[in-house]
Amino acid sequence: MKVIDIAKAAGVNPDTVRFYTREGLLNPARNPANNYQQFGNEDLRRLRFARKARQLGFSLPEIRSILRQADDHHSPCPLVRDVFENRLAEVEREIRELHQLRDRMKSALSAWQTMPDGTPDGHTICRLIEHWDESTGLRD
Amino acid sequence: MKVIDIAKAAGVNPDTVRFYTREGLLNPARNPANNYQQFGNEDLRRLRFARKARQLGFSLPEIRSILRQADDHHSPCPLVRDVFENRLAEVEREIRELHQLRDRMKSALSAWQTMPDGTPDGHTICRLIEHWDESTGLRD
DNA sequence: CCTTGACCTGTGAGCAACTCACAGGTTTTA
DNA sequence: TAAAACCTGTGAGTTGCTCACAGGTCAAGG
Repeated sequence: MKVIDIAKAAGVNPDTVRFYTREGLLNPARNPANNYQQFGNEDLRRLRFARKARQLGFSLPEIRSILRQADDHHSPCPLVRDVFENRLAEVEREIRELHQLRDRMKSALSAWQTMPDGTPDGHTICRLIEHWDESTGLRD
Repeated sequence: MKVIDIAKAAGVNPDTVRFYTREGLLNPARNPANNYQQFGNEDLRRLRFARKARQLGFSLPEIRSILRQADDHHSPCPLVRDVFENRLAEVEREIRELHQLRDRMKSALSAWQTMPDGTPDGHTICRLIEHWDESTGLRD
């Protein structure tokens, strides 16, 4: 498989494949004749794994160390579990924040919906934004 | 107010203030004596507005045009409402995705919790990740 | 046989929204 | 008066790609 083939197979941009290769997530063999990269099924598995781990919020360095550990025939489990648990906590925090956000946006929008479009006093929404976190203390 | 004062008042990094200034969100007066920036209460309001809008997911260019429109004595409302509604839809999509994500992470973790730490078959979690989206079709 | 187009290679830059570092000037404080 | 803390503008680093570029390679059509 060449770059474009593995990219298609995994549904990613060929440049992402090249990027992952230079980042050390993928280690394709080389065709000595033309120096082209040659990917096998193992590389495809790695690539798919990497993409799914990305969807879960793992960083590239994290994914790289997981893959490296697996390459060294170590179980990446303790490492993964650690990162995984941290990530889960983060996801839950994000969910909580987004929920608050949505609720406030919705109430702002419905307060606003009652007004005609080009209201002369057009600063209502801006005031809504300005006073945004006086009800709930959202901080980053 | 100097940079550090307004930064403290708004609870942000002074570099963020400088950054917003060069991005045209803030237009401080200048002290001709020493060329220092001088921020007033209006700047503080703008900065706070910008930060809250950022928390809501508005981009800097969006915030800039809202602020510009307000400066020109136009109601930024139609513009804001538009961006606002788009943003709300996006937030709701993010929430849905994060919910799915969390549920899958939790079930993976609990399936995993039953195993001892250094399980010889250490690839379980990796397999979980590999087969991640076969249950729910999550795609970016 | 040769040209065209699609691919390959590595490298460098651009995106967002900061954050930090640097070098030189100014003001405050001890 | 000297040191610490601030100011200035600018440039670079961050993350995870994505795109652009210049030159090399290869398969197919005329």
